[in-house]
Amino acid sequence: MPLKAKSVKHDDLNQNRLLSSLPEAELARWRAELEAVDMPLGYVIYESGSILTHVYFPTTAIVSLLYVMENGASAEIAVVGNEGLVGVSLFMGGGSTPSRAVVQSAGKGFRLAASVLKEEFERAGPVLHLLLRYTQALITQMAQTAVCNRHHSLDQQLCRWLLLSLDRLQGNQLVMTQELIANMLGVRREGVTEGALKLQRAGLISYTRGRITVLDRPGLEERTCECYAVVKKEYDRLLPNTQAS
Amino acid sequence: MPLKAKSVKHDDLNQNRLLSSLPEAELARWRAELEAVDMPLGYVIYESGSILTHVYFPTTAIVSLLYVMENGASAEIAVVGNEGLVGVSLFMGGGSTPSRAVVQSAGKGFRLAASVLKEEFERAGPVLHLLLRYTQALITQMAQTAVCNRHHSLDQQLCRWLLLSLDRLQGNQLVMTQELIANMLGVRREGVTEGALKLQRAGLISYTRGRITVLDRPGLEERTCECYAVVKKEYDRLLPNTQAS
DNA sequence: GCGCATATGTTCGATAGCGCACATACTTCG
DNA sequence: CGAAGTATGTGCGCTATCGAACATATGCGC
Repeated sequence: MPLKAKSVKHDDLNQNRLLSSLPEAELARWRAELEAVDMPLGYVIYESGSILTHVYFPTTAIVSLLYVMENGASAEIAVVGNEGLVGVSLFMGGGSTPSRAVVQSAGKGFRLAASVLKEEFERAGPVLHLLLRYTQALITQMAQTAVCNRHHSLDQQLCRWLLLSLDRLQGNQLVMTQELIANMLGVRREGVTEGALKLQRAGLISYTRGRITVLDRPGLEERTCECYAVVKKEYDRLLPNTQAS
Repeated sequence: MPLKAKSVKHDDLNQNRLLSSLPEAELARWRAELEAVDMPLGYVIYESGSILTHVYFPTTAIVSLLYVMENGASAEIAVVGNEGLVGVSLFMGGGSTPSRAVVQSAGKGFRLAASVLKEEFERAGPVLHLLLRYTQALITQMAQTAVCNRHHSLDQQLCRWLLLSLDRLQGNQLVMTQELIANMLGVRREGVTEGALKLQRAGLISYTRGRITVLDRPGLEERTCECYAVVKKEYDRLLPNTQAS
């Protein structure tokens, strides 16, 4: 197991918004079971088709759900940060999915064994409803990704991607090469370079070798397509305590 | 209300695979509540953001979930036929979604009032688990749509679309203009014309004015991308009684 | 503080799909 | 039967993105 389990510091749980919005009574049952984990860049949380053993609640990490095609090309389906959880198929019933979950931005999180989650789920209480609402938000993100892939320019999608990532990070800096961004978006690395150059020249971001700093967030929002706002709004609606930056 | 409610013929319920796979005990509670409805071509089951009052179980109809952009362009997110249900946001908790549900192929179905569904859902019994497994299959379809939109050619996507529709129909004929297909795929009508021409010349389909007959299904499967098989396989895995054609 | 691995920048031809304009063909209805 | 409406076919220039090849720059490790 490449992830180091640590003793759980009480306060850390609040760094994940799903955990922090659980009623105290429900959370109490989980406190002893939640395991703090490091989530290093590139770590594969689950592979296409593999049976999940845990769900992960990122706190400072960001995770990409992506599909890898037979020819090796890939495309991001959705991104999960401290607003959510990785592994919805565990409680949705399938236990696996055709996609892969990879840590896109290193950080920490918590994980919970499948059995504990399922047990809680069967109580059909507030936890079930919270997780399902989160899943609906995730569905919206996936749907909008499909739309965006169909209709919007690489430049717009790059802005959307930066904003979605930024919402899930503290600070305004992303540690991320253009090559990796290209993999996520399913485009050429050169395309990302060109897009990033335009944004840098416009003064919206600055970057050097795998380190992107967002200088003008409203500027990015102006350049992106409607997809970003649609997703953001739906997360806010479904998960009211989500006060994303 | 543009849909005609009719008395429910017992046997018809089995035409929807979700309904037909409910345990008899559970179904008994619904039998009096299920309302048979006509679902004419183009009928909008729900609009972006509108609060759902019913879920729909298509029997012979096919429904597209699509997102309509600010500029009027659209893209299909997923398709639902007699294997599933329209309106998962009702039990997922949001009560609405940013997408629209439109009848893509006229037919019939059943609907159930939101209150009845929610009540059943709260029992946390087999119905809940069945609906969630279906939702996971739907998620896979959406994710794969995103991937397909990113990476595959119009020709491949057309084949995928035809196959997905065919799986949800009896017979091998689709009543569907190329213009409508283009709206679903989010491409130009001319593009669909060219794709359809190639398929016709290859002897895989034949068509005249809004009536497409599939002549060589395996041929279509050869031409489509992996996305079709991924989705099909996942539906079969999650909904074992799905014996799609 | 040098060198190497890797990240980013630039160019060029190829191509899929777009937007538009318009030709043709089928079908329904008066 | 003839006209109108709608579905399908075709051509043309345009643009975004691709694929590949290569140039340059940066920063880490020894």
